[in-house]
Amino acid sequence: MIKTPYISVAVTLPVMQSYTYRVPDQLKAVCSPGMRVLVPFGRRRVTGYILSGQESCDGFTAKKILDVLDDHPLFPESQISFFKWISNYYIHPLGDVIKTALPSGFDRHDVSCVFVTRQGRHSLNNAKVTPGEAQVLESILQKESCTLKQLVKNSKNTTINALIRRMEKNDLITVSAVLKKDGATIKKEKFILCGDGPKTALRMSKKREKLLALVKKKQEISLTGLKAKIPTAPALIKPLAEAGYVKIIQRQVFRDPLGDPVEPDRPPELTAEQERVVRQVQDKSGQRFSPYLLSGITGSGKTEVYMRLVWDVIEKGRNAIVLVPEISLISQTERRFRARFGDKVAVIHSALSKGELLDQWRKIVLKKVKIVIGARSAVFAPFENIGVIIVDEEHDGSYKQETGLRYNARDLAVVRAKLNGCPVILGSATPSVQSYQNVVLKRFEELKLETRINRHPLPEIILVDLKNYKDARGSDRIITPTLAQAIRACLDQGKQALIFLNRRGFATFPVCMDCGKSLSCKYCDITMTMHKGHNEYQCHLCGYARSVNIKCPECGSKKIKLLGFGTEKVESMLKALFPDARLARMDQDSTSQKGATIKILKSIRNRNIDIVVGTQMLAKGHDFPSITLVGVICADLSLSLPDFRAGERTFQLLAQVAGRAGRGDTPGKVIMQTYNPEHFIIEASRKQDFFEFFQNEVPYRKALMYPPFSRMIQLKLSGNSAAKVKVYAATVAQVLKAMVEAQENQKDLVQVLGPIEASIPKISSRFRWQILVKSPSSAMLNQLIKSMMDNPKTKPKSGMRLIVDVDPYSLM
DNA sequence: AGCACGCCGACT
DNA sequence: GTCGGCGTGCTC
Repeated sequence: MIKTPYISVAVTLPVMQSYTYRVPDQLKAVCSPGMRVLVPFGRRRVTGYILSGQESCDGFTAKKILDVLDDHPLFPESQISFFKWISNYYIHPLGDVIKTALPSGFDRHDVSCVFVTRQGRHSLNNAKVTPGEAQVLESILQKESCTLKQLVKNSKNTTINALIRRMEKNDLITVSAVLKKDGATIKKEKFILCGDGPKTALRMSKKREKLLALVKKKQEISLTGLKAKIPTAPALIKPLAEAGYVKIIQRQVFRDPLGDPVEPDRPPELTAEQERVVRQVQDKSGQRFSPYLLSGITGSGKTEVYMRLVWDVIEKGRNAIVLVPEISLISQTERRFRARFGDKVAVIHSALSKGELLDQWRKIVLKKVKIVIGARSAVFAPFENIGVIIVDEEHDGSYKQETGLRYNARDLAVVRAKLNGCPVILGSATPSVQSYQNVVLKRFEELKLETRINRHPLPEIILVDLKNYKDARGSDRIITPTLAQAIRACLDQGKQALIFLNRRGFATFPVCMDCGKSLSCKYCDITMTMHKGHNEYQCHLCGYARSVNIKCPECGSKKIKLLGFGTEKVESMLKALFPDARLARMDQDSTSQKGATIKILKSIRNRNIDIVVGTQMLAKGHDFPSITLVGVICADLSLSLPDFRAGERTFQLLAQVAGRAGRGDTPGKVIMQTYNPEHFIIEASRKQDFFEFFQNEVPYRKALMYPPFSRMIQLKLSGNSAAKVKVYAATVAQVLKAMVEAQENQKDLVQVLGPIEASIPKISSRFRWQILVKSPSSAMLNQLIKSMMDNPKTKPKSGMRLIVDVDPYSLM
């Protein structure tokens, strides 16, 4: 309900301000903050979100809104301040922030579409058009609707714009604005009920009788449910309905993303330690903002603590948000929450279809659930009255979104808790350096879980120095005798082994024997990877593929040597070494088909697999009780990346992988092969000692003024001309440096580094440069970048792109 | 984003 | 001479 004559609206366009519109009296009653409106903007119509009512429109003649697109707000009014905070902090248009937060499919805007006129059709049929015109007409007719953008993009004609204009003038085509809505709508399904009795008698076939009996038994059944029993039901139902035997009604259904049903469970008795942690939060926080870092070793029962806190919160009539990392499957944590809380839980997740996502969202807005569990976007869940926010595995990189609005859900969870006045719990066995530093600085309170619930010892971790096998023959260089023996022993005991290598494919470094050049992608600056399964070389960045039979593009030689190895190669080596073992591989290649992941995971759990080889998707979040051996083929792959967090990520990954061993009753064993056994990261991983890692990492971060000892904003500049991007990057950097110089108070507090060429200088035919801005003051950084973007010199022109990444996770 | 307005090069 | 390219600015 709006009482004022005007409203403030955030439009879904890349503009930083919001705009004022007039609301006609008859629409005031149906308008509320959080609803979408269709508004005229320039000469088009776009979606906007109502932010608030407004008394006046100083200085402008406000346009009238065209329509209200919702009958219920999509998010509570209280969430708008959160959106505004995000917009300001990440320097991102408010309308787009809201659009990112909402499930996709809510946006509507005008799109220019091209149509063939009657005369155009006639001229085409009678060959009265030029070949160029014919091509345009045909490509429009090919599709149901053709947008102007598509047409221009798909055409190879360089003067396509002129041609279109001419054709429009000659009345062969028309271009007009069509209001486009994308994606999902509320799902309504047909339900079949018993009819009021037949008006006309129909002859009863066997099938008809069976159908009627079913409907009668169930009273009410969905058409899909019916179809499962009687495949021809849709055809059968129509005459029956017309004759009055049954009734068909439409009703909204909530699509259920949770394929597997979960057995309900009962809360177990908490251990004394868990009890203490739960108390600690309950006693202190109440309705106040209070951030915690829960550091608990694997198997110490973090999830049970979360569930107890959530239970407590919903008892009090408040809501809870639980964030889990984005992984290939519905995670263990998610299943356990559903087992405990049943239909009080909504799930938000990238694996959901657009429609399923929309339904989950509506469940939250309509207050049908109390708990949301999901990946990073769940931090936007439209709850009011939040009682607790939990971030599980808070160190996980997947909380950072790397496209569009580049937010970090873990950081936003803390912000949201602050705005809502509630506790926030970040949990991890291997906390991020940042979060732990917050404990050191007493910004976060630390909660500790130090004993494993089942008292199983941590796995024994053995390092194998790969330098000793440099000259070894055959597979010994990759699967060292120590590892091979351990696998053999594991198989002989009838246990399972997990072999981890964070690189997929067969050969990762194909080199021409004659000219010495490596085979690289046409569009990106990386070498291609050979995939035996597909019989081709692939580029892992842009997807470009070439046949294995190609000749060297540099010299035409046919002799290409396959150096470097990935999971596919390791799999084939294991096959040769252990012909009796049942093998599976889990990486992007083997799981790309729908349902493949579940199939592999199930066969591991059912022990139909003896050895599983995989990338990090295997390392995260899964619980395989009968895996007793974990082999890490090369522990330092991610260590040498040019990125200040490379060490942190490696430590976390190795700790995670090692944690897969010995989750059942038999103690686990981990063999880690490495070229740097003496490196502190590897050493800390071996001891599973977070604190040792942290102590060693901190001085290095401090010395180089990397987070958490500074804040950073990274500017990513790209374009399709190498020379132009270079010049553009230099210009932007120069503007920044000049601004810092000019501001007395910034001189010593802000550092502008670069521009430098990105570590991968070209991806998908775009040349990449970057600038890094560091400062201890986040506010100062934010201000600097904002005023830089006000300078017309830094506006990206033809073909250039400028991306602002606040708190970048990876600098590559 | 997308559209109008305004300024320069290659064609009827 | 103009048509149509692209850079610039604005949209309540």
